[in-house]
Amino acid sequence: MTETVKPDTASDPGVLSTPTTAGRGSGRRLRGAIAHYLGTAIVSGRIQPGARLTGEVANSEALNVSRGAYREAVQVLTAKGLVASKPKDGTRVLPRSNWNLLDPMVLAWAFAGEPDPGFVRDLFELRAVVEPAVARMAAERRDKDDIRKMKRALTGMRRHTLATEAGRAADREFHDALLRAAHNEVMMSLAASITSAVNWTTIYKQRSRALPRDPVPDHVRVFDAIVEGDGEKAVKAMQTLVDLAHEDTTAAMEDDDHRRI
Amino acid sequence: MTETVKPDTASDPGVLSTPTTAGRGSGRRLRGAIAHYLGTAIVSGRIQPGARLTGEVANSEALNVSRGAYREAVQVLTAKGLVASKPKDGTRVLPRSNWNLLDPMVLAWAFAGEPDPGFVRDLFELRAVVEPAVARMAAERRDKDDIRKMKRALTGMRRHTLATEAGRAADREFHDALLRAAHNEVMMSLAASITSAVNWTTIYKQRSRALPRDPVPDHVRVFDAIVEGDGEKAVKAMQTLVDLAHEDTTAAMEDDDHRRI
DNA sequence: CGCGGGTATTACTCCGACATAATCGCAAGA
DNA sequence: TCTTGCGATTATGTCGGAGTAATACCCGCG
Repeated sequence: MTETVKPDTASDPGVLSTPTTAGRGSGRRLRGAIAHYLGTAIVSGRIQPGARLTGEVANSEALNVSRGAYREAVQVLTAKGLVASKPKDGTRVLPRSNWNLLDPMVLAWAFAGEPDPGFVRDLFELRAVVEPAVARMAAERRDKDDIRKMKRALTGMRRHTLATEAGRAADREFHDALLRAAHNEVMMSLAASITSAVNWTTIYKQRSRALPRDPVPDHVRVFDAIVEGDGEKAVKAMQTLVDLAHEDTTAAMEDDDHRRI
Repeated sequence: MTETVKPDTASDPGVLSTPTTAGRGSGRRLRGAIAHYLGTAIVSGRIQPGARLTGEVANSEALNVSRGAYREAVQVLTAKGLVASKPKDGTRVLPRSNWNLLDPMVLAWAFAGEPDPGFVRDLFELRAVVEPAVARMAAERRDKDDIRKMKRALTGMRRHTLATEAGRAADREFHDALLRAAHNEVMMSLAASITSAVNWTTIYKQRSRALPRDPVPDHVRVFDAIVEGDGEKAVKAMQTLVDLAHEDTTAAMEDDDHRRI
């Protein structure tokens, strides 16, 4: 009799079920979990550039998923420049220079494990270049609405601290409003990625210990400069803000290393 | 006789066959052609944010492709933040703020039709911020090998002009070598996107008329400053280079508008 | 008027087969 | 011996259909 039986997914959920980071909790679909699994494996260096992924059939069987779902996950990685597929040659990990490091999801994968210190340094160098420039543009182009949004985010940051999720949300809101105030779509897209990364580092800082410094005054200085329309002042204020954030993150990472040893 | 007959793809190749831009000429697979078709339709504004794509079954039938290939194409768009899919709600185009504007493929789609002047302006503002900073880093960190590569690219630019493909390749080589000299992975990833965009604008410039200005001297000034290790000088030289490129592109676009009218 | 459950619609996952394209080895020829 | 081309191999690519799961929408109930 043609009994339609589901393949025994119960036998081995495999690597796709770790509930915290991977797995498909909260709307994330199966292909998303597969992409996350492969993505972290590649970004973390567990699968090195040039290496070949095992064939679609074998790999999809190993993960207990259909070939179609597996292929869709690989398409996602391909779209982000992590891998490339050719008939007969298989699916190979591309050199790092091809990776879309600013893709929010790639950043998430990079911060899923222990982030590479060099990578964090590079990221902050980019922030140090871009964010002050954005602050200047915001100071020159902001309108009433921009200022209102930033103000509301600031009060939110004051009420809750960065230790709470609400506080971090307010922090993101502030940066987001600042970006919109610059009125440059490309900058916004770039900064959205940076914001994503900043969010990860913020979590990282909190993980090791309570943040010793109150970040609100620094944000206020940037805000004031933008309200005044003083571009130079905004640049300076933002530079110090990024520098301080960098110091805090570095300190947190060293502290984290310490307690690990 | 079980004669294996191909489904009549000959009847209607549909929109996937325009040979110049879309279509799968040169290794591009079917799903690539679909992604290109949908991507340009979205980026060009023919399908507006919030709009719903017709269902998978209907759309894949309309394009004469299987659902699997169509779905894989949609995954690519999803990975670049252009669309999002939910059961019952369908696949909807996301607001522009979610788009990954710096993704090389998205940039290609944006320049496939007539590029939006505002978008080009935003792009050059980003270049004006990032590239001088990269030039400074390159001046401070370059090694012998970096200089050698840049020198070779420069001679290539001198030999062929920007009118030839070889010349444009040399131009890309120069910028690429400069980026590597900065020794910052994230900057490289970002700049790879920018380079891609620059390439499109360069083609655009060439399309309308011969470039009136010889770009080599500007590049040489940047090169000299980097060789000397003079960061400030490199910043200044790169700023003027970007500014001139912006002027040329704007002029070309206006010229192009003129002859269209 | 608000609210909870049923329903219809849509994407999601699975399966199995066949098509296509690169690569490698072998053989024929210079 | 070296080169060239052809065919076998093996990977990804494409296809069609069937069944599952999730959710927006509507309708009836309180």
